[in-house]
Amino acid sequence: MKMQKLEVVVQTILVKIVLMVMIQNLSAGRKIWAQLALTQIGKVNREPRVVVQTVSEVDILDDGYRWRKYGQKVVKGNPNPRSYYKCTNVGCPVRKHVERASHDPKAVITTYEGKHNHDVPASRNSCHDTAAPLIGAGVNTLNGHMSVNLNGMLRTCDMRPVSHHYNQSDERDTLSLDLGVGISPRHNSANEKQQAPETDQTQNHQIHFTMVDYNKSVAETTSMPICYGSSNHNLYRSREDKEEGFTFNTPSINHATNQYYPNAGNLVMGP
DNA sequence: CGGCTTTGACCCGCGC
DNA sequence: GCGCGGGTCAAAGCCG
Repeated sequence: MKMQKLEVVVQTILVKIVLMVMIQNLSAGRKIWAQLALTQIGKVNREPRVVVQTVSEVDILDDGYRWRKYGQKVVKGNPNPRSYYKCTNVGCPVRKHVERASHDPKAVITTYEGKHNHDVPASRNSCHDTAAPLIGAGVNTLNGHMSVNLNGMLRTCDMRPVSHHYNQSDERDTLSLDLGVGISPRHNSANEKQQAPETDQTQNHQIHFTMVDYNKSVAETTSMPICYGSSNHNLYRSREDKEEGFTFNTPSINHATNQYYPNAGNLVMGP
């Protein structure tokens, strides 16, 4: 148990380091792949889109907001269906679609469109709620700057044009990117039924951030070690370091039954 | 019974 | 104008 705790602490520290590096890179004008693809270029009235690619065993990645699926479609060039979701908050225009990359079944591509006009639902952002997103996630447009908000660590930097598409648009357009890892209460409660194995189990899991330096045409991939366990019948490790805010525990694979917990490896970034 | 997913139909933009 | 493909709608069904 002590070894596991130590491992958890070490991994948490590693996560912090990785996130700090990410912020540094953002400050340097680099672009997260969380590809800030402004696909609305040429279509003046379309909302900006943010494309986030994550590596996850599951399709449904939670960003703290509630989504309702309204469609699913197989798109050309990808055998994996694309799912369409709307934010369930009344009047909120945000939509997203989620698909698995054809070239990599573990790569989940989430495209956000629009901007939330409300906060994360209260039940999801409470520190006492184990289902709360551990780091707020969001992408917003804000005064020509990119800001990265990681549980209180806020850093704002100038947003350089990051692509040819972006160059064509108004460069004063701004993006802010909140990176986050979320855990869905719905899935959590569902998971409790297919409870985790009885034995304590701590495993490593990787979240990949691929960062693209458009100046150098170089892509960098950051692997983010996370751990999760099921000790004490609790799928989430208690947030001993909640003041510091970085835990990436999520329920995940039940190797005993080869069953995936639906929210395993959650990494979500959203508007 | 309410909320959600599924899924076929429909709409619309775009390229030829 | 037509066909294709992506996106959305809405009825039906499922589930807690």
